[in-house]
Amino acid sequence: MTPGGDRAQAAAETDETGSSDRSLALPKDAPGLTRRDRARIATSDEIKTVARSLLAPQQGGDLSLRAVAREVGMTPSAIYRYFESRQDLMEAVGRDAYDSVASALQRAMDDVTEEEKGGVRLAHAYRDWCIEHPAEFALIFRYGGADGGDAREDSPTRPHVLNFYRVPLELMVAGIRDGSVVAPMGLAQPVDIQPEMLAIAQSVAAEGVRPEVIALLAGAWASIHGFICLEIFGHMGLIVTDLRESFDRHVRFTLASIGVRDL
Amino acid sequence: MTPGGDRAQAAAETDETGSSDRSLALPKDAPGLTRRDRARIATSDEIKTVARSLLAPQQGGDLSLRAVAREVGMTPSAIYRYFESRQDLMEAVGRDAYDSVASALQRAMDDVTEEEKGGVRLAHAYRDWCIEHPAEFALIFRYGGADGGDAREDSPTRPHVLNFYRVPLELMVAGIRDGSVVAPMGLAQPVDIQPEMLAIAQSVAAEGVRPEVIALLAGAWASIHGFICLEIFGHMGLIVTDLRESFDRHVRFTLASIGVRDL
DNA sequence: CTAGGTAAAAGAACGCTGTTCACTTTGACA
DNA sequence: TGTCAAAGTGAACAGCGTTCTTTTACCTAG
Repeated sequence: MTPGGDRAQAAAETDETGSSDRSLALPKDAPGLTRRDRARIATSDEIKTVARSLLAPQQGGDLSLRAVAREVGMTPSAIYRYFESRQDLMEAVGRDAYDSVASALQRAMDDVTEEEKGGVRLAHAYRDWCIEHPAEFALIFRYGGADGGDAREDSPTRPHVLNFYRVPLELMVAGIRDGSVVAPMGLAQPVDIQPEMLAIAQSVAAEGVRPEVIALLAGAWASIHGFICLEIFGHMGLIVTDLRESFDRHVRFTLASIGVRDL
Repeated sequence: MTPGGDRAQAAAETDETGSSDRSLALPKDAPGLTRRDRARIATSDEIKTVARSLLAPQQGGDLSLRAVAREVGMTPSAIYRYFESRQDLMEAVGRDAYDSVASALQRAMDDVTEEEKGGVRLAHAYRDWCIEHPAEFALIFRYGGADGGDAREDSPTRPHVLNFYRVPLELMVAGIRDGSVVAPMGLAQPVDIQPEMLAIAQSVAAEGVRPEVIALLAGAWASIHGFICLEIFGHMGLIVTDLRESFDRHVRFTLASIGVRDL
């Protein structure tokens, strides 16, 4: 039997606090699980938590399995009871990171005021997360199948990625509904959208979302994401002085160009 | 005396062909250099060439110094006569990569036809390079000071990065000159640009470039770069089906929004 | 309450890595 | 031709991911 059976735990636990408490707290509220199962999940979580705290932010989110084992207080080989390999562990941490950023975005959306409009706030929440979690950012948005951001067809990470993109899509749909988004459809010719993504759009808006809107939104997201990438790589800092201010303008400019009104 | 004195060789050798010929060709046309100096440069170049060919594209552009030594036919310790450390070697390869992409962009600009406009062509040339050089892309655009894309204040990589951004800036200046770019200045408030970048703008256009234009261009570049990043990470493929077509539209949309006319 | 079975963990080992250091070879120049 | 620095070797060290064998701990059944 292969290890790593902890993959089924779906998206979006609160996260963000976990690193303070590592007391191996067994979850008391687990109905169908034996004592041993709960211990296993607790250990697995602890390994992931330690691993996340040990991600080398300046090494592209790299991770030493032996260092994790030392910190947890196990021998390196014991880790293999919980994860098939170092890469498997990194992917697990990557999935948690996707859930972490997704819930950060969701939290930002849960309390939007009237003054600060949704799109701008979402973009800033995204940037804040990226800056505050440089190692996880590197892990998730690094090129290569060996990393934590793997979104290939059969990858267990894939649903976490898709779930992450659900948040901006929901916002866009809401904006179209209440009329605060008027997409400039003159420019958008028909586009082919992946069925998997269309399904998510369907689940977000029962009436569905027009493919051109999804493409437009993807472009805007790319624009915002690109700024953050260049900022974190240090390139944007070569050009402008006030990064936060420049980002804010970039976001407003981008959103306005896809038809988001009133900032 | 520290090794690695090969840093002074500035930007933009042709590249792109080098990997085929590794015959340790001593450059005959080197006036002030002794035979030994030329041999050293040739060896250093060979090491870099081999290193580039051995960059692990699926490991975030990682590199094994011992593997390089094996391939070159030296002992690992001999490499240290030429590069202070593995990281130093990676940074040297990173500088070459910046020069490689810069010259690829420059080449694309050297033969622009009337049908295919400059900005669109530049963007596609950039995307093509990124897709064709995944390992170098990962090396250069990866987060973290330990990598090849280091652009910090004192880094020797910095001028190569700045030189790279000179190409799109020159195109923008030319576009403004001949009237094919009419930046929507209503949206662009005054922005603070880094003096280093302003100096480059000055060298490109004697009359200088208005800060808002640089900021606008930076935003457009971020938008284009962001699409490529998301494509290479595999995220964009989760959304749209035809990546090249979608990129083309994204580029045209972005360029139009910053005031580039006629596509 | 003891015995058996199974999961968890330990510990040693293998081949790899980057790096250092003492040593030998090589090649240019006086 | 002898000298001296540069180039290159080879051994060593600590750390790495991974595998295998062995021991420990616990749950369950008789």
